Amino acid sequence: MDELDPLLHQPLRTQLVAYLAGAGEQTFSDLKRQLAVSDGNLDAHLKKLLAADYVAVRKEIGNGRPQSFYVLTPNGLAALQAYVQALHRLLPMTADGTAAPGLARPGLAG
Amino acid sequence: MDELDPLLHQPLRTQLVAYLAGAGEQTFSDLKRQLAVSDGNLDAHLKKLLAADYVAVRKEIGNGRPQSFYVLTPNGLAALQAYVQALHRLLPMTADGTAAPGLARPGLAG
DNA sequence: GTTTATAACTCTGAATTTCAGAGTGTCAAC
DNA sequence: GTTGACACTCTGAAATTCAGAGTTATAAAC
Repeated sequence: MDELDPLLHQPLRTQLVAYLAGAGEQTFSDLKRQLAVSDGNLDAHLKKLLAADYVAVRKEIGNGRPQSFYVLTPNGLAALQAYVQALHRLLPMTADGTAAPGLARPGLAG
Repeated sequence: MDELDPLLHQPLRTQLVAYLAGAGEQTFSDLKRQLAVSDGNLDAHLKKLLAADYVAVRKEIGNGRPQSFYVLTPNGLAALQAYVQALHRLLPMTADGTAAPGLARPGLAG
């Protein structure tokens, strides 16, 4: 059966990565506001994505207060695409969500 | 931002529910084989889905060894459809996974 | 120039979730 | 009636998730 990358298949991280993919480089505060999460929680998830090289940071100090800019890496983008494909194989999704009676039927013929 | 039902947005449970949606009523053993999980793990996840009324059981005893048949409830199906819709809003998915540069852009205009 | 307030992070530990294997009961073979 | 295989269910350890306390830095008030 299809595997779903556990690093991406988690509510907050899916949103995080989807947002980064769409909006490009974002600061910690931007992400915090957009996702409406606590500092600690955001930090923890960001750390996992950094450790997996799905996301990279660029830190700027000196110009104002210290700021970290987070971006999706090529590696992270590839993982996201693979994840979306896996989701598709699992859930033949139509845009309106009406996927009910014809969903993935792995073993009906064998 | 869009919310992803944490009950469904978990690797094993997503697969479980997707499989039930497609294949209909399944025994514990069928599920165990299809998903390749340990007994305890399958039991734990099934319990969560039962508690949420996403899945129902029908137990048969007497004819052979005891067997439990698991089905997706109407409630579970509705949750799955809502989940798929949320996924779509978050990740404008194409069938080949090429969703990269145009993904959900929440705040670019406001 | 020191104090107060605000923003941007990072760390710590508690609560929840996830998981594997031990345990219980049933049927079939011998 | 003992042995083996299957169908579950329970227990507790390991990992994950999360919130808030703590740290460093700038800006404003006095």
